[in-house]
Amino acid sequence: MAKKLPTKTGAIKDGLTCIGIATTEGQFAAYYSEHGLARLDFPGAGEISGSKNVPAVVQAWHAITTRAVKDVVAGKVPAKLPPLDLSTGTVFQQKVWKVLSEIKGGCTLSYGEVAEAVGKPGAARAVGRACGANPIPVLIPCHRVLAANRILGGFSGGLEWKRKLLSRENISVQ
DNA sequence: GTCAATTCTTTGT
DNA sequence: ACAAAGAATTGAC
Repeated sequence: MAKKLPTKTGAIKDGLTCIGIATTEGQFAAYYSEHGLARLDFPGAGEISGSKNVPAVVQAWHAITTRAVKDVVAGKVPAKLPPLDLSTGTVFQQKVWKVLSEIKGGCTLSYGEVAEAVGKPGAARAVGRACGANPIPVLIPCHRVLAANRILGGFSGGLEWKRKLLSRENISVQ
């Protein structure tokens, strides 16, 4: 439903710089704000508008982002990540995202584990919602979060991606 | 296999 | 502002 932009505090402002990232799997879309990488979309999610005036800072971030995305697509763990602008989410979501970003390569967590990590055991469902609201998939390894019995849950960019990325890391799921 | 419980976000009145 | 329904789950019968 194409409504309108929310009236939340610190919502995404106009003026995001969007740049495409070419990978072996397609072209990702990176959106940068004044604070850092604000959003990352899967190929096919949207078309890249012309990015003419790109600040030097954003170019530097984009270089890091490109390398990180390529690493993840190749099944590696990115050594460095650009600054992430997570001001679009609530405190709880930011907490969840931080936990996700701490997941080590080849390791998987369950929604319940993440819930406990943020101090709210039993909030597995809420964690799932927070993951779905994750604006930066791949870089924030939300694909490494599975359900309780290592069952594949859902994924914003499509389950195909989640399964593919997990398979790249030698992680088997039902 | 099916049902109930728990927490956070979003939308409508 | 308040209230109700939904969601990428979990655990028990």
